[in-house]
Amino acid sequence: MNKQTVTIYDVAREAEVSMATVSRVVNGNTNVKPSTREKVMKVIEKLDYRPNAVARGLASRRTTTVGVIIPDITNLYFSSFALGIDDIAAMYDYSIIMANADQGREEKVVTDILSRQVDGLVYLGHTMTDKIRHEVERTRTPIVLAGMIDPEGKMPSVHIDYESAVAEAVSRLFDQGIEDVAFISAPEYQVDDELGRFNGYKKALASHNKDLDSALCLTAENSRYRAAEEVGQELIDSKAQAAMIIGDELAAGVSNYVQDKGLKVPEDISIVSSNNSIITEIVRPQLTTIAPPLYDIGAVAMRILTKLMGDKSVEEEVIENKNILPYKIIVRDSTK
Amino acid sequence: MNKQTVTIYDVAREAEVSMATVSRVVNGNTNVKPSTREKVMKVIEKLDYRPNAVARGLASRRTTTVGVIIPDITNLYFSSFALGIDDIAAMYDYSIIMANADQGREEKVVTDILSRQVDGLVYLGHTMTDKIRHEVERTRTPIVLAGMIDPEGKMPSVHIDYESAVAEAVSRLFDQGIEDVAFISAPEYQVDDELGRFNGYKKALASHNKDLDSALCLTAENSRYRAAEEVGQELIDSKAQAAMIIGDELAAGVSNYVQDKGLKVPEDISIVSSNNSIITEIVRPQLTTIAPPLYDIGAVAMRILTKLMGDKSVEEEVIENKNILPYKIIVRDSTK
DNA sequence: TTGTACGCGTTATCAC
DNA sequence: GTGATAACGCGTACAA
Repeated sequence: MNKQTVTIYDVAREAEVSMATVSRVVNGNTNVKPSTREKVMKVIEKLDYRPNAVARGLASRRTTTVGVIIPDITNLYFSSFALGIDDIAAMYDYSIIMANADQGREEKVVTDILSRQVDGLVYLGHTMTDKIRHEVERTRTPIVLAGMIDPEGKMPSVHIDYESAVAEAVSRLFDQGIEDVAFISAPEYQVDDELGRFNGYKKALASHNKDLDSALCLTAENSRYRAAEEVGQELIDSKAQAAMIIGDELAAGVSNYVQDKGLKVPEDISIVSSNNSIITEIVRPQLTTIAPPLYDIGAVAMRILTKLMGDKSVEEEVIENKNILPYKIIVRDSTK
Repeated sequence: MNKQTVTIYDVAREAEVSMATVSRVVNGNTNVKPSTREKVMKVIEKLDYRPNAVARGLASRRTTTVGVIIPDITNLYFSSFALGIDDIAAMYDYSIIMANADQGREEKVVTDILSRQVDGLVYLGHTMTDKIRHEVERTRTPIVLAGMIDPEGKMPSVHIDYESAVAEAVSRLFDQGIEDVAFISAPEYQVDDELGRFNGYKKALASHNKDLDSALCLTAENSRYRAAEEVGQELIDSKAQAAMIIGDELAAGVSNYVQDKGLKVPEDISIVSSNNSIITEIVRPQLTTIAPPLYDIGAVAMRILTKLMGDKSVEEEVIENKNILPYKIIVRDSTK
């Protein structure tokens, strides 16, 4: 297991300087005479020396590593966030420890990642439990939520106003004369989150003087394509002539299902999706959808995190607690 | 920036034992009297002590962290690998440092990740440059390639026999009486990789006494959905009545494009895709496709890596250099 | 501009 | 079973 062999000390000896000087050279400290800097650089080259980031992390108490908690990498919704996070992180020379936090493993995952002394955390989960909150606060690790908002309003977050987005999309259906619009999603989206999707649905109902009809709130097992069958049938059996569906895979699945059953989209049933991933363009008819700037949400979250982690140059900057990015609604062929 | 405050030393003092004993307790060493173990545990609980993984990594020279190099997180092909890797890694309590290595940044990314003293590496790239090879060998870090094979045969790898898979899929088209089958892919798949897709195409041609026609080898800019337009038109303009397409997004794009242009799939053009991601089921007609066990490839790669990293329990086990997993071919409606 | 010496929090090697 | 004590490789006052 002898991996790294050449240390800063070896370089110092070979270059006939102290390790402090080598350290200065490596870290770009200006207080080094150009000639010695060059001498050290040559030895570094010759010995093929690479700084040990672990030792560096221990000594400096900064690991230049951020943790990313993600519920499902294979879900385009989340991986688009991740790409934005990764790009900005790379730009600032941070590495990313990424952990897939499926089905309630979030707490273990967070604890573990914190023990690795990450400088910051981007959290893409659905729920923020008290335990997680406590862990994060205990270690005083900066955290930014992406794609959700802290119910307690303490943690900074980046999100879009899904409430307005859904309200707008659903209202548009009502305004077309559609009487009954179903709301279809996995269980985790059928709650009263701040700026949440379900709230938007209820808001649209209210503004059109309609009551919430639980028969029109359809719950899919999860947000994946295959979960659409059961809920698709429920949609057909309902009186709805349109559906607001959370999750592109689910929406595509429902659209395909109802068409396989002989219905026409949008003539018989209009469908609106929520994330504008490439799936909404692949499926036919192409889906009208809310278009959140997923990549940007990730990128902005990471950018805020770098500030929180104290790139001292920006210490004076004001950091908003809730960063709400603009969304669009893209009308395609799945609605009239 | 004072994050972690309570150390192993604090626990030792409070429990009136030495830090060595605390370390033993934390690491489950059996050589400790049950009563003192209990005493220490209580203090750990009381002080809410968490081991510092960075210090541990420095002292033990093991970080229980593996690096994953991935060309594009938002590509379902790769993220499916990643999920398999992550699941097995979690099982063995390894954390994952994941780096998106787009457009030739692989070398920087690998160098950086190695400086973080990862215990192993899973490499999902397309190309293994000499520089990367050198970096990895210099640090003696175990590595496993997933979804590719080391051209030099030195590094262990997990893959499927895409050559046979493509050959089988294309031969099937020929056997149906189709005269001309196009091969469509991004540039990186139009090379002579071992067990490579392009080789499979040529193999099928050869076994049916056909010559390679460069007019039938169509190159898309990349593997994404939107890259399909141009190449889709080229397909229409060619004499091909079928296409073997590498990448599900690209295949879906081509399928949609030719249909938008008035052609019928499979009546006018048959289409075969390569990865069996959910996209092949979303698009209509559903795509006939090669079905590689993506998740399993990632999982097996990670499992092999754990052995290479020396879980001593398996030190005697023989490790294959090339691990070829079985594939399937799933026939759907995009072929006759 | 450069060097000395201590500290970061843990593991590991000895003794006892 | 337990406890000193020396690494691990580097950053960083503080001195010079």
